[in-house]
Amino acid sequence: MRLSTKGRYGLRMMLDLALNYERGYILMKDIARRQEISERYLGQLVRLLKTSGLVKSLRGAHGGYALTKSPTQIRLSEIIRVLEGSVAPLECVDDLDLCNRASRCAARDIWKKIKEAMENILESTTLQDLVEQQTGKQQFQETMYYI
Amino acid sequence: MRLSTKGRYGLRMMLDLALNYERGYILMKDIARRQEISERYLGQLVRLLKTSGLVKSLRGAHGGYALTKSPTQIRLSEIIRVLEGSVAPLECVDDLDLCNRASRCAARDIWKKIKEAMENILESTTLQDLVEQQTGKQQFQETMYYI
DNA sequence: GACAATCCCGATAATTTTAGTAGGAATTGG
DNA sequence: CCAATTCCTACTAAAATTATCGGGATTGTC
Repeated sequence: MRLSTKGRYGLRMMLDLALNYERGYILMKDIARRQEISERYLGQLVRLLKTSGLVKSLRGAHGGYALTKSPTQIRLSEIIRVLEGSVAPLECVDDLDLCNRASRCAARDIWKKIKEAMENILESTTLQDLVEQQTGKQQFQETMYYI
Repeated sequence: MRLSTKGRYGLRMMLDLALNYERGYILMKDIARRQEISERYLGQLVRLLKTSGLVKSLRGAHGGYALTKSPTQIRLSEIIRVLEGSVAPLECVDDLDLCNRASRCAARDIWKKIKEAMENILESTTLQDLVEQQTGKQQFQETMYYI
């Protein structure tokens, strides 16, 4: 049940863009450095997010990437859907026709329940929620530093 | 976020054993036929479950497999733990030391929350719950059959 | 004791997915 | 024009997954 690096890195990239939302367009180079991820690979992932309309970009000198809307308006479910597709643990949860036993399979029901629980969390959390959590942590750490 | 066939097939096998709990030792051949899964491969998986104490076996003629305890006493979390290991979407959720940014990473917190939600469902569901759900469905289908 | 049925074990092969890398084209500001 | 940057497609190496295979060990039955 592991998430791939697409979802893992992609969410971190989006959080990075959210933290720098006020600064306008952000260089991929800088995101990659802060997140310690290959710039080329992140570049590939960000294009998925751009195609789906969550991110916009400017080419050429002074180019970069930015969120298309405020972090308060971006739910994690949107991000993960783009990068990972459905969070269903099994394909048959999304598509009954894939398995002819699906309609009478109690095992499937459990995976469906789990999918719904995951979706519920991702749906009810926005990038802004993560931003606040992260900045809160940092302040706490800075405080602790002086004790 | 896909489950591997280990967890998928393994849970179905355990449900099959639960449905046939009263009949004593069950042939792998029969489980494989009912579940439409390679007998050899299922044989491999059942050994994991045996080693971990959820299943017992008899060799030789009239051999087979059976649950070591009642379906009411087997939580899905036990089964999945054996077959899939942790359900954590990322390793850093289980082991802070794997990533030096973990303590100040808001993204990680979300995956942790999701892990806990999944665990909660698997922990609070027993094989018996699935048995009842499945037999209920079958009765419903049989009823519908005559309409 | 021979035999058939069954579980047991380790090796390995085939397939798919993942996680990138590479090369270069297109765009833009200065 | 040039440097910086995004954009696009193809390729590849490694890892994980999903089995398959051959043969050994055990047991009940005749």
